[in-house]
Amino acid sequence: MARTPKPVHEQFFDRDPVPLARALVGTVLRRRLGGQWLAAKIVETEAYALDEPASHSSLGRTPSREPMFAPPGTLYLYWSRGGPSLNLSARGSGDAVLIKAAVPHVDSVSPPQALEHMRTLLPPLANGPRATHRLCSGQSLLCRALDLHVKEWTGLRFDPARFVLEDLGDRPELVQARRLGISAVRSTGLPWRFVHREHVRSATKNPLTRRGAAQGVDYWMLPSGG
DNA sequence: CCAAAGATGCGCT
DNA sequence: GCGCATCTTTGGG
Repeated sequence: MARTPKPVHEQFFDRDPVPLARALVGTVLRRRLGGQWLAAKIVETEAYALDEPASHSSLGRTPSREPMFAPPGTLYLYWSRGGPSLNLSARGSGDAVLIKAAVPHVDSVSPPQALEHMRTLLPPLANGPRATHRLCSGQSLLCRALDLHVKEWTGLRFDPARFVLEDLGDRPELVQARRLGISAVRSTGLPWRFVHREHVRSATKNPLTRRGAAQGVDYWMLPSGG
């Protein structure tokens, strides 16, 4: 008998963006679709704050960015470079966490069939089937694998009936690094990216194996539990 | 118009 | 497994 997902308490989201980004790594997103619970464990996040040029909120308060200013735990989805991205608003108005990568999660609630459903939601690759550990290894891949669309979801909150965040007790060691994909003029160089140590190969880019990457310079190890 | 918090295929190591 | 070119789609200037 499959149990029902147990969502985190609302208060989980009431943290500053960096602590929230750290706390989210290791938690599980579940999305009810077609009678099954699709599931993905978050393995990579990035924090963004209102007062730094890298954040969308710093570009101004427009209708599409309004969810970044909404109460903690509000979903902010945007479209960029041909794909959607999922963020959660944090404690400070204009602060948020970008969910950058995840790995499919299988258990009694989300059986292997749900994982295969996720695979079908992604466009086929030229060379053979998509590796399971790369099913959600990017912010747009994750949205597609969970069938999250910008227009339908942005501005909403988690919903116990169809989209939940669950804490299954994973308290991983984290790799901290600089955020990715930010243009030079808007970059602050802040190391506000957090990757699950055991799932670095499922991150957007592996922070440990980049050419010349050095501990204490390009990345930092954060012990389990913070 | 076009930069943007991206993804893929391909050539190389 | 990495770097780079190429393709992506759209909100907002």
